[in-house]
Amino acid sequence: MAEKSTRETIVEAADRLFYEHGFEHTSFADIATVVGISRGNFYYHFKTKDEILDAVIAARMARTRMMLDGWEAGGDTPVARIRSFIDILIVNRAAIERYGCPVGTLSTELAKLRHGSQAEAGRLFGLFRSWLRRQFEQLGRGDDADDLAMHLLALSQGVATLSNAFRDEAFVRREVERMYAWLDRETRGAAARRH
Amino acid sequence: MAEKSTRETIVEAADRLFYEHGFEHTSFADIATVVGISRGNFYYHFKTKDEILDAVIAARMARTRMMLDGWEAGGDTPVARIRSFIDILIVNRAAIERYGCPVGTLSTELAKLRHGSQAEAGRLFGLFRSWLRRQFEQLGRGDDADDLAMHLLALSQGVATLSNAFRDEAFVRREVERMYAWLDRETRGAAARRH
DNA sequence: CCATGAATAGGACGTTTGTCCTAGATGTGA
DNA sequence: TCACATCTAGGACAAACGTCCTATTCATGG
Repeated sequence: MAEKSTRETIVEAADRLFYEHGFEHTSFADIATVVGISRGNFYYHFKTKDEILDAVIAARMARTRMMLDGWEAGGDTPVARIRSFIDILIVNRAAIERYGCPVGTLSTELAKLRHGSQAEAGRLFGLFRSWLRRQFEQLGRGDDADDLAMHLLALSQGVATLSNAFRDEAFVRREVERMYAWLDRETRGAAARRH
Repeated sequence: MAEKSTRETIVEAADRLFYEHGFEHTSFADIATVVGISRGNFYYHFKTKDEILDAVIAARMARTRMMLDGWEAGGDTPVARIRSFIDILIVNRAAIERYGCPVGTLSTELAKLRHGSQAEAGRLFGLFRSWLRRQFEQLGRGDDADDLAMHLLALSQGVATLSNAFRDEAFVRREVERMYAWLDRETRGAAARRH
């Protein structure tokens, strides 16, 4: 098993800390403490904090792509795949209650900071958006597939935000059930057509 | 016309800056520059930054209460009132595109900072939640009024977040129309029963 | 065993942060 | 006019921040 490089370790730690405490609230010292290296050593691997941010976003993009590709590679139907997306709210419920959605909170924070990498962070949303759109297209919803994708993305975002604010597990489960029902309604017939 | 007190001026400026740039990213110096007073003078009115935050939250609570009470005082039907809530997304579209939802982004930021006032910020959500619940109750939805209120709150939150990330006006308008339709569906019969 | 480049530790640097102090200005009532 | 409370300006303060430099250690190939 190959050792993890220091650079990878830094990115992993920064990824977690940026998620849990926010980008601005995370200092070089915080990351150094977690990684266990000296503060000055950072400069060798990353010249600025923004460089770390870009590396974190790139890592999240890669991880997300791998997850979505994996879902598509399995033998599931598009409806089942979309359900997998919805299930993120259940699988990551504990983390979302504490820290919100990793994608949404980063995008929002960078927007407020007027940070140059906000567009990059927005592409994480774009990844989910185009993946969802493709699933709906495969269900025969060519004309409004993007519309449906955005709607589902929005609802799951809102559920994450309120889950973080209210920490109400029952609410999340109700909303997930509601999304299931919505998905069934929107794709009724399409699934039958395919089988 | 009564002059605005320095304290009120500070709270107003902090309110705007906390919304536009976030709580942590806004410094005493920033507020002082906007207000036009010296940095040291703050200490007379507010001992700490957290005191300013609490004053800002209190001001937002009062303003929100006044807006919601006003909507209830008008002669509108509950359905029309709920539409007024949905219309916030249109009325404040430009600001939401830039800075997101004032309620959601503050709540999320304070959660990440593990800030003691997060519960206070959450009560802003609670204000909308209980107001919406009351409207649905008046429409005869006693059993699931809170459920409907939370669902609408979640969807509008998500639309605000994606509006901020994608800056897509057409998307916001589509989602508002979708909420109208959902509202009609959920309250069909109830409105007829009342007239 | 030595030479060379990669990797690391430790700390210096200038700024900015929130907080706090004090001297002076301003206004009001006696 | 004087006394007194209210308000303000300006700066001091330590701590934390991102950034950057340099001496040292480590690993690898000749």
